[in-house]
Amino acid sequence: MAKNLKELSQLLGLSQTTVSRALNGYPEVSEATRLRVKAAAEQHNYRPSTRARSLATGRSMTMGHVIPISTKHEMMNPIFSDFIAGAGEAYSKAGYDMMLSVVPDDQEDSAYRAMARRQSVDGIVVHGPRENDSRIALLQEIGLPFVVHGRAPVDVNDYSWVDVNNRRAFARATKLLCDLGHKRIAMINGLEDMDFAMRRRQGFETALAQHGLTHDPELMSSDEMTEHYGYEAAHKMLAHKNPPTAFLVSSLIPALGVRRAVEDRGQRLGREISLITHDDALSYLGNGGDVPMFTATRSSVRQAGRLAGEMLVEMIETPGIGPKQTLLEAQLVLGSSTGPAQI
Amino acid sequence: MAKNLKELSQLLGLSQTTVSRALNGYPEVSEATRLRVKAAAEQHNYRPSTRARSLATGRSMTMGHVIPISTKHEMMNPIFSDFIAGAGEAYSKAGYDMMLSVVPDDQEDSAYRAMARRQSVDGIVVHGPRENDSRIALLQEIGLPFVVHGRAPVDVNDYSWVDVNNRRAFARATKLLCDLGHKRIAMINGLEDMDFAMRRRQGFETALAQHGLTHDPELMSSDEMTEHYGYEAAHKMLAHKNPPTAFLVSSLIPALGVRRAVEDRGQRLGREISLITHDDALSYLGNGGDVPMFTATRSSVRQAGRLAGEMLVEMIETPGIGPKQTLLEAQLVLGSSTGPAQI
DNA sequence: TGAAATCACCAAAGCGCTTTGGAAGGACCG
DNA sequence: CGGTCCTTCCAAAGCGCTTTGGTGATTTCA
Repeated sequence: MAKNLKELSQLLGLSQTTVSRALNGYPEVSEATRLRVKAAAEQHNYRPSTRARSLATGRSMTMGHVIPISTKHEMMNPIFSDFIAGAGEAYSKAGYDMMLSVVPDDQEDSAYRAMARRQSVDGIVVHGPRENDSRIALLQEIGLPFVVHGRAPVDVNDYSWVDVNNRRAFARATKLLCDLGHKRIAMINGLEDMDFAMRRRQGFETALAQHGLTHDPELMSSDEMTEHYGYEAAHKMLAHKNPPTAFLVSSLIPALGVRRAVEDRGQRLGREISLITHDDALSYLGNGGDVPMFTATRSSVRQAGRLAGEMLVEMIETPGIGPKQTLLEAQLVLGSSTGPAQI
Repeated sequence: MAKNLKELSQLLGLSQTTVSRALNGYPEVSEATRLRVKAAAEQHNYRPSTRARSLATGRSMTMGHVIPISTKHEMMNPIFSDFIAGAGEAYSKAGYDMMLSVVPDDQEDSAYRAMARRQSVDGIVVHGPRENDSRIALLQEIGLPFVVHGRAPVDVNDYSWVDVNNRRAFARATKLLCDLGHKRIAMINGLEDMDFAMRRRQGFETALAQHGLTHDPELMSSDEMTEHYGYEAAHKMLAHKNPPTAFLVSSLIPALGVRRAVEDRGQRLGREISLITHDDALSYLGNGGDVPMFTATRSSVRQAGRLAGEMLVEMIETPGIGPKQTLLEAQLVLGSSTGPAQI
């Protein structure tokens, strides 16, 4: 049990320099001593102290994630755990740790500032960009490498991001519903100041327009994406004098609520009512099987996490590299929740 | 923009010692200079480097969470995000950071070892204890403070934990079903090498026995708690020659699957079939409303996270304190998924 | 064979903070 | 008035690592 470099080097009768170099793979050490050192380190279960190392190198080998928690509903975004799993994978492969801050969404700015000033992280992942998001400008000003999961609407080439082509995905989904003969299509969206929700709405509306349809504000709803919200919104719309025959939903969780509302009325998905939802392919909420329960635009958020993590590592380890962008295309997978419109 | 203590102290014409002491509230500084120092620190936006500080103090002011990811299904436990939210709250209140490791569940041991040796955390939270969990002994041996979310079956007073009284909760739920006249009760449980699943099963079986019933192995199922699993398991059981009239489910997510299976057969919860589920009160999956969708044993996992976080902080900051335990009682809340057994 | 190049190692500085062990100066006291 | 005791500050050591700038010893080459 050698506690530190000093002890280990004394044990070996070598200097700290040599031991450190041997362990870190520098060439100024003979192969014989390198082997000897490595064996001793192994045997005495020596692990260098991360904090001493990072103080010496100036790098913390840690990536930061600031998780905003909605002050409105105290809600955690459920996609977050899968995203983290993906990013964590990328980090551990590259030898980085992951630091989390759970912060009320009105205090995010100061959380980033603190992380940067205290030098506790080498890079940051930004979650849930909003319509006019000050965080991106802030991070650019601070000069800390970062990757955004999603995009903000402006200056999209000035920073790095990983995003799904939400516009295209929802346009395709809308087109499918139109092709099936649906004319009254409702949209159950996320909070509309979120960038992804805006883009989905745009995709929805342009596709409607291309089919000569206009959207009815009464069939458009947006809120935080809980099961309960899906239920309530659908319930209200279905009770409408001129109810929708199809739903476009922003996440599997409210889609389950919509499903419940539909069945409460004695109707069935894929028959009287059609539904397409976005599916983040969360591990615990699989929309799988031979014929999935929901027709869905599917894009794995875990893979997005992995890509974002890898991108951040690359940005940090390749100096002078410019911002990078990755746009993922969602699959449109057919399930049993869609069918021809019934007149 | 003073980058470090040295610069700041030069700016003030004081020694680093004095500035450090002023900032950290030591008494050897006059109130006048303390104010002057604090103002200057504020003005120059000075933040001490965490890594330098922790190297000097020997404390990292960071708590570690090792999140096991199922190698079997690549699944993240969905309760994890809410738990983290609660723990994170406790940490930031006490000035701690949170470090996450997402690790395949067959490599957890080495993850703990590494965290401890590299001195990157002051304490650890253990998630998802299993029947014969080696991690507890390991952490006791290492001597790193830790709190378990849940318990392992043995030596329960030798370490700290926060847990729900799963046995009691499921016994109460079973009793309710029996009182409603149900005699064929199925259990859709989590993986049975998880401690919580074992306890729930025990509660179920003893309550059955108290009502003169024995459990039928065909009505007992256990796996990772996905929606799909709930659907499949219920589907199979309902097709049984002697099907159950009630389900006891270990989580809201598979309960949604059970619900789907029931409705696929044209039956309805609360009528032909009754269901009671455990409800972790996840923020995005609320089982709320005036009359909840499901009758449930409810216990907020977020609160458990907060309590575990607070407990860990206390263990670290109060030297010589012994292990602590908190046992939470679940509420049994009535929803619309239960009704009298139909003959 | 002597100078240059290469090899294999080491001493010591430094990363930015905390903390120990004083020291100067004024107040207090007999 | 000399000694003691606070008060208020400081110089310097140390946390455990990396890295700079060497130094002898050996090999290479003209």
